[in-house]
Amino acid sequence: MSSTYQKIKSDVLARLMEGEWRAGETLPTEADMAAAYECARVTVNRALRELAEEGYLERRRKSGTRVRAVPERSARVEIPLIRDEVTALGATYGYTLVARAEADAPAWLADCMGCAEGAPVLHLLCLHVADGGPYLFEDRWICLDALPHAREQGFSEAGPNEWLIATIPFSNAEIGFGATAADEIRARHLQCAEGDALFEAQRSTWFDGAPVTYVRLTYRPGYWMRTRY
Amino acid sequence: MSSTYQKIKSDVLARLMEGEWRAGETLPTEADMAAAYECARVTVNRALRELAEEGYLERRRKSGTRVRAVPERSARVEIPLIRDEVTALGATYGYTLVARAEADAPAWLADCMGCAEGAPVLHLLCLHVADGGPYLFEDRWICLDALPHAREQGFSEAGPNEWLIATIPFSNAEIGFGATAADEIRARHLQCAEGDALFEAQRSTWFDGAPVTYVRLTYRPGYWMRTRY
DNA sequence: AAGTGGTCTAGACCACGAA
DNA sequence: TCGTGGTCTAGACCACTTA
Repeated sequence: MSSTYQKIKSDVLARLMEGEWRAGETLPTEADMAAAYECARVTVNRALRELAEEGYLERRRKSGTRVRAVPERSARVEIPLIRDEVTALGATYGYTLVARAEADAPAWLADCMGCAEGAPVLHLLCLHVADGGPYLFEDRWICLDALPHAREQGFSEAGPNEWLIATIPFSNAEIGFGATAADEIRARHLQCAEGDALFEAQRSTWFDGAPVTYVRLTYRPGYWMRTRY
Repeated sequence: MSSTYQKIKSDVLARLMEGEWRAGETLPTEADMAAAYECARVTVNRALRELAEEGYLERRRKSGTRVRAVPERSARVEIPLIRDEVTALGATYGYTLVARAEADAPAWLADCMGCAEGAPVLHLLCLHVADGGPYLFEDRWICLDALPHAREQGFSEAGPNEWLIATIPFSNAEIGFGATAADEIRARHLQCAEGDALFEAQRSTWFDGAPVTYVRLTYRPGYWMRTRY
């Protein structure tokens, strides 16, 4: 059986969809709804609070609970491990290290990560493979000031992603999605023509305010990131 | 002042980051933590429940609360009205209707929306403008069986998006993000070369299980969808 | 000043699931 | 079987916001 607060949630949502309360209108107070549903006010509170978090309602002390003029729309995009993403497709996962080099952070990297220009970084190029075909090309930069132990990692058997998650499981990140034209190296590894349109994700990661890693993930031609809301 | 459950949340999160509890380890029971924090068990429950929803913890009856092996990573992507997105950039929003025609649903549309092939649809091409420059090209299909009143809308002054949100504020959608090469018409309206890599979003929307609308949004060259997590 | 949501408490019973 | 989280209650006080 469903719990009381969930019943209230779906009932209120149904009444919203039927148009019982229009955009901008005020719903009954928690106390009134608690009386109507014959339950405690906290139970109504939880139902309405969650509906507000989900973007349907707006709540304010004193003025009450209103229907959002424009329901706040947001989609949740899962950020799985590449290995999990590939195996979830029913494909066999493979990994190849293409290049590994220590370097000084170039200006553009310092700029988008907030680290010092010239700071020591580890630069990796990796190819993730699904059922023998290219899946994702990873261009990874790791701040060696933040993660000196990365020097001791070969990253020849598993991607840096998995090591990073094990090493710093809690971090903040900024992520961007866009389109990019394949350059020579990505065209070669992703087996497409130079200039082809490819889906790309860029992620900068910080731990405790300090820059840790920057990655540019370029997906194989035809890749679509999908979700529901 | 911060509330008790929020203090507990940030304290537990800090202890997780310090490594007090490693991945897979079990945290104290709610009752124990309530005693330690000198508060009611419900208060601890709310803190831990929210941390679980945010992907840090896993909770199971009887076996307790554990630290997720791999913190569940997901990013929330806002889906604003185009008008709001543009004005949020500090730019002036503009809109042009490029084409408007009634048609029978082609097979590919029927396929990705789940409507009948040949069902009556309204097909719109629109250009959204920011500060006089192209921002987004909208290729919109509206199911006239679901929304017959769309016939009476000219969509010459405002985009179909705004009318749709006012008409069916509650709906389910499936959304995909990817890269596409500019074809002739999009190259012309987005002022780029044919074949240029463009960021594209496709969204299918249902109301009460029935297909309502399908849209393909192609953004101007260089557009990036950004978020944090 | 007063109304509304935000949070907390102490206690209770239940549902799930591991042993 | 029985320990753990999931939920509910009745009552309380507080914080914010509008009037």
